[in-house]
Amino acid sequence: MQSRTTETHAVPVKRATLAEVAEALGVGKPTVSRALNDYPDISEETKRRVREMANKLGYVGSSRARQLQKGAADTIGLLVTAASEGLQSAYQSEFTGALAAALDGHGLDLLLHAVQDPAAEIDTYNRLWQQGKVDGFVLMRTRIRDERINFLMERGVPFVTQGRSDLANHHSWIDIDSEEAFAQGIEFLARQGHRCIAMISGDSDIFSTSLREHGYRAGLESAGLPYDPTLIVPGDFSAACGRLGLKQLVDSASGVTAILCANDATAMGAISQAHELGLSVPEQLSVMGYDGVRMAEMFSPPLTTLSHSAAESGERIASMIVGLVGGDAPANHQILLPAQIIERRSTGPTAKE
Amino acid sequence: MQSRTTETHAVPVKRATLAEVAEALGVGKPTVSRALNDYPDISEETKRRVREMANKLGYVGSSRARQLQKGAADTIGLLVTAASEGLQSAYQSEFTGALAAALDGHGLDLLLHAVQDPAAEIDTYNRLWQQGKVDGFVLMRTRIRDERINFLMERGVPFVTQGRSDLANHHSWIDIDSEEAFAQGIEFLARQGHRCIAMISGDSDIFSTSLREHGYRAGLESAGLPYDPTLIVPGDFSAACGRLGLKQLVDSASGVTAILCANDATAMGAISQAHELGLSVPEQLSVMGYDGVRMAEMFSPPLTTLSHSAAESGERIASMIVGLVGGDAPANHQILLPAQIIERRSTGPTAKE
DNA sequence: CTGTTAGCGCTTTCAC
DNA sequence: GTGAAAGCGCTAACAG
Repeated sequence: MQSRTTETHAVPVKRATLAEVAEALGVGKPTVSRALNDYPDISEETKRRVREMANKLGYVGSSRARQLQKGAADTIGLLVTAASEGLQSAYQSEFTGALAAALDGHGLDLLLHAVQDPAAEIDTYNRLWQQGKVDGFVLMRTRIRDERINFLMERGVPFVTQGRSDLANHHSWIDIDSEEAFAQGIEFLARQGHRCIAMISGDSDIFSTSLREHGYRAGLESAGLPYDPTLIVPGDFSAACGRLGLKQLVDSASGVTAILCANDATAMGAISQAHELGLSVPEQLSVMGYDGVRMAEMFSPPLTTLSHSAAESGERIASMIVGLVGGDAPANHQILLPAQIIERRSTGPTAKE
Repeated sequence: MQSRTTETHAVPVKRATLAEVAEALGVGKPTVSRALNDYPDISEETKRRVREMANKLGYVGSSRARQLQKGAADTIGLLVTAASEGLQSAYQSEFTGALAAALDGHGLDLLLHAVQDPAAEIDTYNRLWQQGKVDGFVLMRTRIRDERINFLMERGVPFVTQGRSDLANHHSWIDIDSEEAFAQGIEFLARQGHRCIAMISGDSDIFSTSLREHGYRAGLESAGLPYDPTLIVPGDFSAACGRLGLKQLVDSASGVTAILCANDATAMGAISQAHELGLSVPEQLSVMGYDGVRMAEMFSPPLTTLSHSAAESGERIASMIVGLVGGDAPANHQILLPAQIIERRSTGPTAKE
């Protein structure tokens, strides 16, 4: 710890105001306002002069005043949970970055809030909205009977979810067709000769979890493989549950030769545990992930995964929320995107024993 | 892609205003305002009644109006670069989450902005500040001759950096003593018998990079090992550079048996490449990281790393920025935190050949 | 202790 | 095409 004193404390520079620009030009405030906002009823000549002066004075309009008048904050809120662990998963953080970038393209800023106490979650949505700090929300990881969705829908707050929900017909969402993806993942594994394929699943309260499990089952069926519910081990999208899940699967001596995980983090955890138990991947065990986070490529071995683009999701969501805030009907913005399998080296035919 | 029409379009609920609460109570607006803000010159009885009514009407003050009047946004800005790749590293995203959580504890929100075009970076700081959307900034990854710092200091904008800078005496910062940490890392490796230890470094324009390199050198010295500058291979904190760096080191047949990487991502990349080249870690090669991201524990093998707490950094920075916005002198807020080595399984004595 | 009067900086009628 | 007046919802002065 260090501490010193200095006099280099710069003097805050006063911000130029609209009135000052108007004064300097000898015109009225409305003229400046409309010129800067490019209204059609201002002469080109005037616009030019105004812009010049604004520039010269380093004028940047106060969004506070503008917000108060216009009623818009030009900001979208994103709440993440389990704050103490940072932005939960790698995918979430990639998505967050992509979303921020995409929103910027629409002139919107992103307000990121870490929810500490789950009980205060709804309150926070309420506060942010009531305070007028945000014009709408993006929700991640939709849950089964997600109270956030009910709450926001009830008050007509614009929002789009990343992931469908029970009420999917009535709100805007974007989602990856994980059901289809998981089915394809299983078929892929089956084509490599695997006959006993397990799944380490996600939190049971997350909406997409059941979709992924359905996909798993559908894949098994279309590959002509039997479905054994005990081969679905519960998890929570963490690497830790991948470790646990794998151990459990191995201990139960179920004869599993391949595992499809709910996401990449879980897959990495599973692989790490496999190594620890002396199982080599993919020679003795194939492991496949989901999401296609960047780290997956660098893992040992590089992870085969069902990939989808965080950047595209971010872009799409940004456009959707812009539309919603602009008054579009929520149900007109619903998009299902495909995932695609990226084969790397964590999967392969099982070595003959 | 799907699209439907529905009539479940809820009617936006009008927000209650201060005036309405005052009216309902038959008192003046200032009374309500002061009661809600817990001013001492309002009777307890009145406060109680006001709070009750505010609650009943679901009143939440408009932060827009408040901001305009008070001149504060109760929001701190954080700009991240290379947006398209999401929040750059795992550490950055952990830190961001921790910061958001900590700020919340002080009643501040976090505005996250993804900088797309590096040339527009300063403009964005300027805009956010001038617009009054934020009361201050947190800067990550300070650079050598960091123009952001000059810019913000010149106009007296409150900010704290995560990482020191050339101007460290004159602004607020928090930093990890990475120099010391790297020195200890080297000594640790030396104690395990390594005589030829390389380093895969970070971007040369990042301020802490040279600190880490100094630490590397200092560690070598105190371990009585020769310093060979060619054993420092340049990188950029990515996993990709870890792969490249490792390959280069191996190709050069320099006899390296251990590598200290600028961060965990680079270490993971290096290990992944090592496996690809058929080198086993740690039997044939030890690799150590820096940061102690959560993923490090799940890697194969689990990563030995110089760890520090993103949560603590977040907490500290939040307190610091609160102080600064409150008028504290920047130089009174400078904190150097230690890192500590966490031994896992990516390091060990080199196997005899 | 509480109410009245102003005004933060902008945008929006509505005259000219 | 442009300017004057009003007001978004709040809080800081000042009276009372």
